[in-house]
Amino acid sequence: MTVSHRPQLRGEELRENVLNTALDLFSEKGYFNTSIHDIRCAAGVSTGAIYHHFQNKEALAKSLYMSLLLQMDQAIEDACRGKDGCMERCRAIIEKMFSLTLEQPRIMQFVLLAQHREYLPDEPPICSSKPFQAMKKVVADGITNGEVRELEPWIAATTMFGGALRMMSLQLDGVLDNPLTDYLDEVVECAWRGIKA
Amino acid sequence: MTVSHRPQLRGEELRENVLNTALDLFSEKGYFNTSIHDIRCAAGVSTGAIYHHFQNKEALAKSLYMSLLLQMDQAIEDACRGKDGCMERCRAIIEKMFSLTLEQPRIMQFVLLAQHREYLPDEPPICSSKPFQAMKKVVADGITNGEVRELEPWIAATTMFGGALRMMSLQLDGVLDNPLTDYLDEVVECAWRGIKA
DNA sequence: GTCTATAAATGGATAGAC
DNA sequence: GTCTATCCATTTATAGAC
Repeated sequence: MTVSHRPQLRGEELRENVLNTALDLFSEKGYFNTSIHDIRCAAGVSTGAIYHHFQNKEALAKSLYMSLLLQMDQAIEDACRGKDGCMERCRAIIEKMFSLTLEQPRIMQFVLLAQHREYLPDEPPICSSKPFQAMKKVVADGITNGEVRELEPWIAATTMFGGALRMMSLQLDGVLDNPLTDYLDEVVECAWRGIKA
Repeated sequence: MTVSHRPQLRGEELRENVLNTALDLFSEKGYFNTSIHDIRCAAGVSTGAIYHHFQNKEALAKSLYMSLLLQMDQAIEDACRGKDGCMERCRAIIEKMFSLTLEQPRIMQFVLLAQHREYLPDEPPICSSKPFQAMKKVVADGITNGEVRELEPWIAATTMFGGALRMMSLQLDGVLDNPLTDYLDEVVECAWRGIKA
């Protein structure tokens, strides 16, 4: 889909093409079921070109992971911009994540569900990554200003976002009857009831 | 830990030993980072013995996965036995899963967090496995008898258990200050507020 | 900067002795 | 039923031409 016919890209464009192709294959088959050879073929480039842009397979995956975490972090920041109050922000974050799950399922599959520590052993767990910390902070601020009950911060965050994250998994596993966004209002309402003051 | 010194087991005992060792290694390093050779060495048995009991590496993993799903399913059934009402049952399930996470982290790591479809391509997603269906049913029954609001069934289930499952991930990732069971009451209280009638 | 060809190693699986 | 030895395919990564 992203890669249709390949007009023999070079340089930075080739690099981006490799990353896009790797995301396709990693999210579809997993990191370990995807060989450099697979990426080579699907991207229409040579082995040498890949190894010119990335030190090795792990570095390629790390580069991809970092760039997607950054994208998610920015998406969250954008979603919160202009929103006032904890509930409004939480709702905006979940809405954004739901629509991303529908529009860019490969990204969410790769970022949320993959077990990165298996192939990026030096990376911290996903829960301490920037986007997840940002979500936690939104809820913690809600506690500070009295919108949210005085809960243990982790509990408050997992109550607010745990259900939504599982709904995203269900969507990616294809078990939901309707598109994820149809469930937005009810998901947010349920989660908010759990933590509101 | 499970495998300390090996009194040269045979037959069914050897088979169990291989499964236990595989669970250790799979949950610690992941399926793809664990070779048959690794299992061979750690279990103190020969390659031939492994291939006598299991058709191949995938069949070994599948056997392990099935047995652990069954264990979890029985644990949930046990937890619910004698409990009356949706809330009591949900609480018992979460309590059981929390204590299992502390006592048998390798099991929960392997069952909950691993991406089985990467190496068991024919298995259905975890959300349609028996233990997860059982959790969903407990909540659905709560809707039927009026304890729980009239919510979309998936939303009700993910609201009730989504936060708890994420807390389990946090425990397994080692980011919590206190043992998981310390958070039980508050986690259940928050989730229940989200769905109660 | 990109290519082809190939080196080097790993790992799943089998054969055949005991 | 278990063992050792080994085969063979796959895959990561490099060398060197263009």
